[in-house]
Amino acid sequence: MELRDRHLPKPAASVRDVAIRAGVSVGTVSNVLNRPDIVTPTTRSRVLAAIQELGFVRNDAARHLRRGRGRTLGLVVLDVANPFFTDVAKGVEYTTARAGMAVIFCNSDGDRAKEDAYLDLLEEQRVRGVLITPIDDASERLHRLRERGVCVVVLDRTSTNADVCSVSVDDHLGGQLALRHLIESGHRRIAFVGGSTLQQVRDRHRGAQQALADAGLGPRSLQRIDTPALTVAAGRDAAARILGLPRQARATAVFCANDLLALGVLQGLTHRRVRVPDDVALVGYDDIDFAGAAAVPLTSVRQPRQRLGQTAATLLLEEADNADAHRHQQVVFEPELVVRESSLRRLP
Amino acid sequence: MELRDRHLPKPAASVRDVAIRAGVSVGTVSNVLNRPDIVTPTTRSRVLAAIQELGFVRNDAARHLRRGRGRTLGLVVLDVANPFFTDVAKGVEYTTARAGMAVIFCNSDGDRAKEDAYLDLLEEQRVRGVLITPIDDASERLHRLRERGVCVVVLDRTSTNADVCSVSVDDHLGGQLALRHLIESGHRRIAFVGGSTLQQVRDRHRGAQQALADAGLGPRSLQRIDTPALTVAAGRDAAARILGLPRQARATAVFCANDLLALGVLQGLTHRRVRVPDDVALVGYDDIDFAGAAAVPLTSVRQPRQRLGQTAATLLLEEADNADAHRHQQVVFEPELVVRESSLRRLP
DNA sequence: AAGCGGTGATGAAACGATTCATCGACCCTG
DNA sequence: CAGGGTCGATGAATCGTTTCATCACCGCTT
Repeated sequence: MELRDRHLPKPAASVRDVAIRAGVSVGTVSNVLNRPDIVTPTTRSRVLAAIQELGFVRNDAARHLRRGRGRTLGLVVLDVANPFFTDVAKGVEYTTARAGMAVIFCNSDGDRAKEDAYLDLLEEQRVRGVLITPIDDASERLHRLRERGVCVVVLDRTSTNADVCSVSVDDHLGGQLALRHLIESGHRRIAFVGGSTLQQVRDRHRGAQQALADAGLGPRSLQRIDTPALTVAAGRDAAARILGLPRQARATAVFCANDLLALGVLQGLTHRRVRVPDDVALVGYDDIDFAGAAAVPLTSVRQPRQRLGQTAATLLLEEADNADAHRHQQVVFEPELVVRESSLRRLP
Repeated sequence: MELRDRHLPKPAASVRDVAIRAGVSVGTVSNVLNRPDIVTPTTRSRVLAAIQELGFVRNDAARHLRRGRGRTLGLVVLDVANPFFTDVAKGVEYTTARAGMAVIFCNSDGDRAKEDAYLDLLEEQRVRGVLITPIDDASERLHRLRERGVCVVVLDRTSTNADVCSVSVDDHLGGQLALRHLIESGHRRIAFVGGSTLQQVRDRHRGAQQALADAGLGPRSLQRIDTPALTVAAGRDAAARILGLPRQARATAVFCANDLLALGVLQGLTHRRVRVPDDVALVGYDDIDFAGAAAVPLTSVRQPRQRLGQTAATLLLEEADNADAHRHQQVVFEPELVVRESSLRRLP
């Protein structure tokens, strides 16, 4: 018998069933659920008892349909495997959990098509809002979303148009901090490792150039090494390319657009018996938890990752709850340089 | 004017609007959406044109309500910030994305109350299924879920009752592999670092004890260091406790229940000028990407993380699509020892 | 020409909750 | 005691989609 029954889940109880059981109307059951204060304690407890007995669980789909708004929001990130986004996600989760919201998790993987597909999905789900680190300036797509009443907050990127909230960290400043540090340590030939498609990376690069200019150094002092992705593997490849140059022209310091790249570069250099920081100084970006635990503890530019997520989620919930009172804002946090061993040794 | 309009999203078009515009019935529109082949090419294109013009996006809440099943599933993990789960999540995402499913991401944070709250949420959302790494043996809760028709797949843990799928890695074997390696390297006083609540950790510990017994060594050779969590910070504390013992009684090797702990222990030891592996050998678990990039590259027990997620998601989708034909199974992968520098030096 | 099968389109019913206008009961007061 | 006011409960209408029984129509056969 239990073999037969296994896949015959008894149909879930509805408000109607609860109402009948408690001897009240469906409206009253709904009131108990949503505005318990306006219903008499006696009836309320009767209804609650019925709910208990029937194991009633309210159907959010129906609720959503009727009310016109649901309890979910979307989070679209570039790469789940990147601890930076993991920490941001943790901040988002922290905030949404206490608001009783559900987060639909989307990993665009840096792929435009996947991003599009996920945005379509989120639109069909009629999510309350979307937190997104867009691949490129997707302002047109995002605008379309907003037109349909979906709130949008741009994450880790300052939005170009002012009619959408964004929460980011000043990448330009971060790049400056890193380069300034290396310049002060005496380096004059520096490599910048990173892809060129992401706004964040471009800004860090520009910041680096700025620091160079401020120090009265020409742009030739910074050689750019383009990578296809911001991963450990891409970093290892980059190391090979850096070492491909003759020792004279070779950079004495490397600034990576993120820590994963830096860890990869570190591995690549070490593997070829190039010492860090003695032969080459290294600076990463993000200051992920593992930066300090690396083979050579990594100097890095720290970003308030969890705070980023929390702030973004708070802004989104705020807008979703009360769109009219909401003023869009561009929050920009300041990064901070954390100096560790990988950049410590000064040149002679 | 644009200032006024900002928050007046025109009400989304419904199938009804599309039907009117295309001059057909709502049923036909639905057919175009769901079974395009049974409708005449002429009408179909008329409907599609109307959809285009109105910017119609189907409302999944209504769809869900009517069909009785939605397109979302829940993923409940112990800790987002742990790269192990991140990779598992990536595997899940990979599989669900191609099935057009949405994943609601839940971080239980090792907190029973949060886990419960999330399971309630998922139940209200009427998710199609739940992938979960339960905190303890939540078989009763999971059973309740299943009774309501929600599929469940247990992740990274072999389920105790056979009426639910599970996908895990043989932790007992993993523990054995690690200890066998240390024993073969000559170690006789070994510390096991890890909490005692998680099944996974207990299994790894038992495996370690087993290896000891197999080698004819007494259980006293393995001293257990309990930690409140499986994080880098907890690892640092554990290092202090290990070093608290007099040198005679101090372990010469440490086996950590996961890599985060191991990285923490590594930092703690290094910070106190204890060398790895010369003074103390170290073995971690999970072989996260950063294990190889650590200050001292970490010997670790590798698990097929992404595969874990993919398999679990596949199983879940299979069961969700066709519960009757589905046979529950307990998939158990085999772990693999990856030897790196942290355990290399043999004792004299 | 009547009958028949088949193809496509139709439109009302359902899904399960919330909302809101309405109603009944009850209390208080003049 | 009539009447006004309050409070709580009611139940029908509604959200947007899918489903399904029904129907109209066309072409073919007998």
